[in-house]
Amino acid sequence: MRKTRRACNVPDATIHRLPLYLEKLKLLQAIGVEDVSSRQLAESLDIKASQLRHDFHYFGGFSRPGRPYQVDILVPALEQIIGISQPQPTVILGAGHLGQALANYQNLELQGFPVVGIFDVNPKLIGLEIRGQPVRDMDELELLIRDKGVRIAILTVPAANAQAVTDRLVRAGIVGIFNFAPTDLKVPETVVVRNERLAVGIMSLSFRVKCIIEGGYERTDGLVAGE
Amino acid sequence: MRKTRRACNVPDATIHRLPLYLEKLKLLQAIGVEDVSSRQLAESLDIKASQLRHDFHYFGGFSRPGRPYQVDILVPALEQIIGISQPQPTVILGAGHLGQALANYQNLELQGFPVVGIFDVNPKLIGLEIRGQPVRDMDELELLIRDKGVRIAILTVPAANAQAVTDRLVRAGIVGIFNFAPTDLKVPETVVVRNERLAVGIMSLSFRVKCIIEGGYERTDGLVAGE
DNA sequence: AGGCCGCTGTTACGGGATTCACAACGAATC
DNA sequence: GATTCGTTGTGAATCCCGTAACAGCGGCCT
Repeated sequence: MRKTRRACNVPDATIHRLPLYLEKLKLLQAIGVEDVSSRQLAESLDIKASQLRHDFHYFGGFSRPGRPYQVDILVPALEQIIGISQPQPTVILGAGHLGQALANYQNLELQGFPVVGIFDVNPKLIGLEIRGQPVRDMDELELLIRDKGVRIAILTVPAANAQAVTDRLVRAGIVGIFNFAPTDLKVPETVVVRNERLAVGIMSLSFRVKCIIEGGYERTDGLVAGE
Repeated sequence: MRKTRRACNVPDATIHRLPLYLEKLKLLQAIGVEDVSSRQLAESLDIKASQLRHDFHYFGGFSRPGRPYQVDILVPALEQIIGISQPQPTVILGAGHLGQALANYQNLELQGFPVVGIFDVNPKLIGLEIRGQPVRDMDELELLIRDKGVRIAILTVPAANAQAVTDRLVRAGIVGIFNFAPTDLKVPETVVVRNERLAVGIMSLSFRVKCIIEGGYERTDGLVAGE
């Protein structure tokens, strides 16, 4: 029984789909749907049913064969896989515009990631209340991380400070860093970083836009008039 | 000479790296570096040199063989490929916390995406100044899009309104939508959507964190002590 | 001038992800 | 009860991306 070990070899592509599955399933759960077939679920997400089953297959049986998936089984199973059976407390580093926006983004808490601390170095920001929480001085960082058992940090500091803050987070025991700073972070192997770069996103969008405008729209069906 | 046509068949993975190349190259340019080899550039981005050359190969020669890449040639070439040789004006739909944060995020303008309009339906927000621009009433949407030639929109409205706003954007001639709402958008084939879902990002991070904590840390080198 | 070194462009290969195909199973219907 | 339909689990095949290898070119040093 080393399923946890095995689960870590799951490809990234599959991992990124798990939250989408969970989101849709919660929606179904909310409106009282009990059963859902792989085809139904997959079509609503614009993917192939076989891929969905393949994804689930990494983690073992969520259903007895011959019968559709049961929403009430799938939701907690996925939550357990993702690691949010219990809420995962998080801290935000950097109370600038983006940090404040994220602190206010109630969807995060709703999805199992309550923000338990917001930190900044700017004295003008310290003490400012955001959704009932004060922006804290960095002095309190280590203590709060330890007290609340925080393992995930959201980094919204300027790129110039990102590495220094990261080092401090790592020393404080943070295991996952959600990095919004436009810079690469160096961390030990025991820490995971996920970069979320807005500029990358909008630029790849721009490329596709240019393709559509310049080259006629892209066709996936191989058919186009006049050629 | 159908390079533009061909360029649209470039894999997504390559497209997502182009902004990273451009970013690093601009940094080099800023400090006066003239030449850069594929190895130098690749190493600083933690990828293989062969992959970088492979990526560039989709678009044709940026350099004469035998000599390293010239920063001053590469930067405008990439900008032209991405479609930001001239600034791409954008509009933001939804002036909530996230919309305001993005409007204040000067990096966007720096990277070639100036925000020329911020819109909301909330009368309390309309008129509010953000970085010198008022939040506008939706009435002005179509006119401004046409006047400024806007092709890219950033969507930060609540999920419930996202599709309605999208339909209106499409009718107004928007070609690319950067969607922060946690919902899928239906658009015609001539419009591109890029979903940026924070919840997905933090959940996949959470999964990796769980793996590290539960299963001992993942090893890519096949070596681990005491087993 | 000649040889050596470093660089890019390009092709070939290997591996991973997606898709397909089918076997095994349950339920409902006739 | 048999049969048909719909479902999942799973291994095979296909496709695509990442990597390696090498050919061709330019400059430099001797």
